[in-house]
Amino acid sequence: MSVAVENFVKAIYMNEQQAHKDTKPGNIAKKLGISSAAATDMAKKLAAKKLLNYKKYQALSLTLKGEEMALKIIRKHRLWEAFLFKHFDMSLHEIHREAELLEHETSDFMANKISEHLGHPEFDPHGDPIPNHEGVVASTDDSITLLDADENKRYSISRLISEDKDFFEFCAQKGLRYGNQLFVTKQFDKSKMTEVVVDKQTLLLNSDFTNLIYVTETN
Amino acid sequence: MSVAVENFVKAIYMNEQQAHKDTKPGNIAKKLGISSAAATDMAKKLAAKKLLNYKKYQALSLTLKGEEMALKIIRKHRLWEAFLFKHFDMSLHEIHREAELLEHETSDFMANKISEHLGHPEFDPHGDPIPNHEGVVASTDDSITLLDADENKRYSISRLISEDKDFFEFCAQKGLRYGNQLFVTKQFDKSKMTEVVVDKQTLLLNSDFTNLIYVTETN
DNA sequence: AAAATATTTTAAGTATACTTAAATTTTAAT
DNA sequence: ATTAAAATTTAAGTATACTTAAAATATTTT
Repeated sequence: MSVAVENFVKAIYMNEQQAHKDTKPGNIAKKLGISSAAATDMAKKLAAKKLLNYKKYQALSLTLKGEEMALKIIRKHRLWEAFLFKHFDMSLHEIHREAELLEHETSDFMANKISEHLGHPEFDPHGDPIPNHEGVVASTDDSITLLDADENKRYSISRLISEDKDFFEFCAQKGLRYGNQLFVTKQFDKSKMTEVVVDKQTLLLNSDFTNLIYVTETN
Repeated sequence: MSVAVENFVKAIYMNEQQAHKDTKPGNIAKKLGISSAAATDMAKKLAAKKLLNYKKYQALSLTLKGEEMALKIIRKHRLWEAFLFKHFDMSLHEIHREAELLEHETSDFMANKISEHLGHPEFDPHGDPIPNHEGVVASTDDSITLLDADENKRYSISRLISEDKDFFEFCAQKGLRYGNQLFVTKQFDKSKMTEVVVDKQTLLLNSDFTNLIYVTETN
């Protein structure tokens, strides 16, 4: 399948996962930077190929076949991210940018080689789960955002959900990395700010950021 | 530029280097697996973009701009080959196949990262020179094929020029690897066979193979 | 519930990268 | 030097992946 098709299917999958907005052609179009007309067009074509379900004016949904395709691409993307992060001096933003390109020209053979090389990791450096070669995704159910974390509890960072360069740079600088420990000292509920201690440093984060940082409680 | 354009420009460059046949649209078309008509079409378009020189019924030639593009793609291809060969358990045939895909989705930034990681190598595992970031290619002038090697001299393997899986498998199995030493014991000029000793094993190679194996004399 | 707004769809058109078939030109053979 | 063969080019047509502008349908506001 073409890069256009792969990105379309992937965008639907991602939208369904994150569920900010309903999965209608217009929203997918915005994500991909194409016109709504183009998205409707593509939706019809992919419905004919049994990759998704399309009914006029309704939300799109992937078929099993479409989901399998999406998972394969996402697997390649996240394997590249894990690999590049480990072997090159590159930021979370940079590995994402490069993986976005490489994912479409990565054979299943190559993906398996990378996975093997890394010891079949379940999560990439953003904490996003890497589908295995059968398309099975590890659960991330027990993650909550820092916004919802309790005062005086220890957490480990389980996911950084963003595409923003500045956010990633801030995180990298402050030690907010996947797997790192932190302690929530105070929740300022009214102002939606959270005070945390990471690497012995105290940080005051506002909700723009705590929204993007997922954590799980640690003992 | 698109993958089609990149492959077209690269095919012209490769054809000029190896110079088996003149660089007319028909020969490029065969290499790329497209029709001659499509190649003529493309040649006209790329001439308009100042990537190559086109005159009806004449051989194609790259402009400086076209050559720069070709060298960038070849650089990425060979850097990937070097990288994959070093870090993954993959054959010469497999690294070529994967690099053929990855080369088109590799940013200059990524290429420089790979080059740096490998210590800016000048040759890939086939012995093909890797253009540097300015497009400068190391010389391979002193290489000759095994067919033309002298009896009772030591050589080191400087290049394996082929795209054939079986050839690469044979070479890998017999220790005919880039950089390895060998000794030419006999040239059977009439039958065009060459007897060599590699890794204490004696091999009798016919011209189909000695043609593809380049060597340089060693003391 | 009607009107205003927003979104989706249809329609028509474009660029890219091909195809096959016919016409033209070049190259090779006699 | 013709003729035959081979290659290149032109012409017409296709699929993909878009575009803009309009028409149709949904959604939201009042």
